[in-house]
Amino acid sequence: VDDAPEPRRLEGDEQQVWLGLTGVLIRLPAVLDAQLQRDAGISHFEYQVLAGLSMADDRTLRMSDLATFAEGSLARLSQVVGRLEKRGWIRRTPDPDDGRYTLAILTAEGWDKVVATAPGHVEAVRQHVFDPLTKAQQRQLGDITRRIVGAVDPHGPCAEKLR
Amino acid sequence: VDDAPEPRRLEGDEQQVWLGLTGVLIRLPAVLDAQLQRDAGISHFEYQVLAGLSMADDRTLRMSDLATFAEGSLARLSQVVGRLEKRGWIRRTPDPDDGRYTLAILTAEGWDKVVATAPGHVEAVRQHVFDPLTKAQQRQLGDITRRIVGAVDPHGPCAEKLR
DNA sequence: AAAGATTGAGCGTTCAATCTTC
DNA sequence: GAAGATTGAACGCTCAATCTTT
Repeated sequence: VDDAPEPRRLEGDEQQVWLGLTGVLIRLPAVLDAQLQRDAGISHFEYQVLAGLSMADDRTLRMSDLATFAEGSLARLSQVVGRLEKRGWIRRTPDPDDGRYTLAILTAEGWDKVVATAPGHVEAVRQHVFDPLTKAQQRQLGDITRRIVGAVDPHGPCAEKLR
Repeated sequence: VDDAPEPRRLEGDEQQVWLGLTGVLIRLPAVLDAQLQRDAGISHFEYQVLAGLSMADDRTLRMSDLATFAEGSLARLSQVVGRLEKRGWIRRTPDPDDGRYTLAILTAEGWDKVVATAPGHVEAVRQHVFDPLTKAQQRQLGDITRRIVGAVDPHGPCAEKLR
């Protein structure tokens, strides 16, 4: 009807790659969240919070460090930890060394929850990510994600974690 | 699905790959959403809805087909299209051939919005996804994402209806 | 009865404002 | 004043129930 120019689009082969990537971006988090929700009654973000504490010294982290690890905002973490605290898996206490910080500490029940939940989650990750790929593709995926993360967030803490 | 007799652990190099992938899963959608919100005042999902209509015959799609294309639930689409309709970019009308369907139609203003928004979005995708990769890696990424999507969703786009 | 679509309630995330401690 | 953390309101998504058309 009107003579407006066509919107600029990706090239044909790029379009295919982009379609596949958006598929992963949407479906993979959905399926992992579904597995955790069904088998453990927690979200993927909640799992990352519990798992992060389970790997820390004394099973303890400052809220801000935990937020960085779980890749979420401090406000979000504060609300989520509030819920996990009600469920008895985490407790909070001010840092004795510096009262501005809040320490999040994994309880014994929280530790048990992680131990019970981790195998199923690891299995889901393997099933949906690693099993369908060849060894070479797994290596390629590591390279590719490292580059993309580098381009998205050149100075962020994740680039450091990936070396 | 049955219980795995022995839970497998992620190997060291797999852990690195998984860390990189989770980084992409969280950061890439965030940066693309931020670009669209800042430059065009719409979310990535809203963009996909408008872009999907802009590529369709007569700039028209049934709601259910549009939901499949944009990889979202019908309920979500219905709410989003309601908002886009208020903004004047889409109008809805019952399908004359079958009254159960609702046709979503891109208005002239909606077309203009896509034309104005697409270049910046395509540029962001290039910058964060394609530019940091070699040609070979772009091809590899296409293969890899195709396999992962296949493992996540073996039965096509109707798997969303599962639970 | 079945399929497409919409609606409202419930819930989690985001954002800005606030509070505390240094 | 600055940084860490929390809170409440606004907004969007999810889920189940409902409505319409076939």
